[in-house]
Amino acid sequence: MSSSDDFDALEGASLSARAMAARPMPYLEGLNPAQRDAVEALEGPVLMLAGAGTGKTRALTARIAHLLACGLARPNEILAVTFTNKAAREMKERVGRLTGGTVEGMPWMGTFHSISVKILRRHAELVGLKSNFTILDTDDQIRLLKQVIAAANIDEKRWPARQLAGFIDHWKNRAWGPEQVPSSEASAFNNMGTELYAAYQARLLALNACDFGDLLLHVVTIFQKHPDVLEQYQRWLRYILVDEYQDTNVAQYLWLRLLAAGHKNICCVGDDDQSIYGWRGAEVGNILRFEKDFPGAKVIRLEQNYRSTEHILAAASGLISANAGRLGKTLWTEMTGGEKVRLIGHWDGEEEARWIGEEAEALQRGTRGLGPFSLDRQAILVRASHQMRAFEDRFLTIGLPYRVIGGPRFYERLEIRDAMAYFRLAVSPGDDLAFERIVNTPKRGLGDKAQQVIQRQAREDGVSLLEGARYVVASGQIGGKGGARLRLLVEQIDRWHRQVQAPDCDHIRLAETILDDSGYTEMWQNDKTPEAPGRLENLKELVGALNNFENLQGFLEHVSLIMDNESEDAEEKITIMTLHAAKGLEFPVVFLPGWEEGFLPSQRSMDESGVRGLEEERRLAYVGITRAEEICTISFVANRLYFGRWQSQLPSRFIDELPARHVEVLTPPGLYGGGFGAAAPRASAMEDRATRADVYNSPGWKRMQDRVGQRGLSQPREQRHQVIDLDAVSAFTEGDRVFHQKFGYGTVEGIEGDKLEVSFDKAGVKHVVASFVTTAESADDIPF
DNA sequence: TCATTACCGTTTTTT
DNA sequence: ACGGTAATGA
Repeated sequence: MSSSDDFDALEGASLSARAMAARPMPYLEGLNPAQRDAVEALEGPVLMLAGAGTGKTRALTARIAHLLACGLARPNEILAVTFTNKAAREMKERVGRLTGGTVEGMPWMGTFHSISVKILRRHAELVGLKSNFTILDTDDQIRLLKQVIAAANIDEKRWPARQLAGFIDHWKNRAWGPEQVPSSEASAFNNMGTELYAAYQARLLALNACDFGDLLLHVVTIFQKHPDVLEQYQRWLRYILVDEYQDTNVAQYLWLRLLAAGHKNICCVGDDDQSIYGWRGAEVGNILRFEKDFPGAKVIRLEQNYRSTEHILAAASGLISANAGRLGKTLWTEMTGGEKVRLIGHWDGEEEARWIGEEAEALQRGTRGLGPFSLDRQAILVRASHQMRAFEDRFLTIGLPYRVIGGPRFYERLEIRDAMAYFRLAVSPGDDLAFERIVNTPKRGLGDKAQQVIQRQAREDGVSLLEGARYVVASGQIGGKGGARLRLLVEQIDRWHRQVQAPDCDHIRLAETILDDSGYTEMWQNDKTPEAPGRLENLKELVGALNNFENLQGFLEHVSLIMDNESEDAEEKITIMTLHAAKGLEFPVVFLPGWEEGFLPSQRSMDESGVRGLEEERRLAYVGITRAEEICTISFVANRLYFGRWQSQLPSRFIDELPARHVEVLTPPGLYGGGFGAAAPRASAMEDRATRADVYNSPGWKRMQDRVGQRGLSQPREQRHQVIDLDAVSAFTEGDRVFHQKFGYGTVEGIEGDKLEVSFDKAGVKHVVASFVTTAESADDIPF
């Protein structure tokens, strides 16, 4: 920002703003007029419509700093809500930087869920819970639902628990308790949905447990039924800020509206064009009707984009303009020039992955006048995670380092949940779900039969499973090895429980003891699958995380909401992730593969939600393009292997919605002047003629269509000069047993340059770079 | 009780 | 194609 901009901003600002600018408020520096408006309009309802890359987080954090600096609110009187822990953490950091570190005292900055937990623990009894209730993860939830379904004598095969979980989730997102589910939903789940929902809720209360949806729902219920409690929070939380408002569901909306009803000092930040979570209950309607909900609301548009080049921005704007019913923003940028959005078609997915891999390397090297861009600054954004495999396979064979974002979160991993179940039992031995989870993990010879005996006993006596097991052991109902092992487990749990309660308990030490004594660590040590070492690593990390907590109880309370898996490692890598995961991020170089009908406007989305679905898909495409700062490359493919079937694909309709003058059509490799692999020269004559981005008529596309049916459009493979890592190659000979990080164990079948052809036990035959495998350590890996 | 085999479904994902 | 789950047999 230049100083003249600052001056302009001041000219247009209110007197009070000018007066305040005289005081040291460093956080106001460099804000544009709209941002400054958003920061300074502290009283009353404000809707901040912040387009992609317009500095919304900056405005939001500055606003908090301003609230504090003006003395309007103390740190504990500001409620700042985000959706993810990551966003909350970032906000804390940035506010801390702006204010010089008073964030410790901002207890109400967090996710909807973490703040709800805080409230709910305080008033649990109002909804029939005790304040030490447990929070179930998705896995526990499913297992509980299975029990509920079984108890109702319903065939779990025809009516799977996952599906019921889906309905219940959907209802909870709309803030419907079992009694409030409208009759129009009565047919759900074989007409049993509502009934099972009620049964499930009853079970949760009996277990003194909550699922994620309950956290919000219970708080809303408390607010609605206990005006005195609500009033207390309304008085306390005098200023409310909400990030990503377009992603709120009905329950969250009610939660906010109730809290804001008194003072109406609520500032919601969002972008209707980036609403991509409709499928999990987000209501774009919440943002669209903000002005009706809060009459006199001030609407502020942040429209200056600081992220992308003019071409990228224009392409994105052109695309999104096809959506109806937008609040409407006109993004603009001061950045002129730069690369147009690049468009390229390929024969099939393999070629697409190959081209992107080589292009990424070319950009990394900075050849041909673009870049250089380190791999850390490049990303591949896909619609669905199964698209990632093609890239992973390709990058593994050429040895291009990549990182996949997404996949199971740390605390969702098998080993973490198992370990947590052990800890939960040590803290509260009556935790039946935890008991169930680990009775036979590691294998103790306690199968279905034995577990049924324990269940029956516990139910008869009306006690927990642990007590049931204790009796079963004492009365000798389970004999032999299983019985002995069960007895040991019961004794161990007793001992751990005693140790937890000891005042001088070293909880880290205890956690290690639990994992060792139970045989859990040993179980993974003896496991020969490729994941085992990673799992042991994760367990270590889990124990390490205990350092941040006073005791096991405190740890358990927070871990399910807070644990995040951000293991940063130093190596420079290209990022592969879904479009959904990319929201809020930015990269200098972005690849957007798979822009094909039925794929990017996902067929399923359109089938299920019609035009609404299509528009959400379009927003997803918009989010994708707007992640790019400098280079944005869209690609599509003529033939795709999808669930084992070859499909011929049409380019996405979104491609034709891009404004042509901001798009450059690249030439697919192998069609023109092949021989340079990735560095396919642009056909400059064609470039000039590419005044429309109409790919159906682009020469490359036509040529490809002509070849449909002609199998094996042969590509010049691997024609670039290769640097062969002789050391890596000479370490192997045919027949060697090797281990690969991703594919596991295998046998070397052939050697070509620095590439090995390896027949993996599980993954089949793959070509991999020699430096990516290690010699399998011991002979007992060889299955003879 | 555990290991093997048949079958099914398959977008996106946070808490 | 593939991976996870459920029935089947040792």
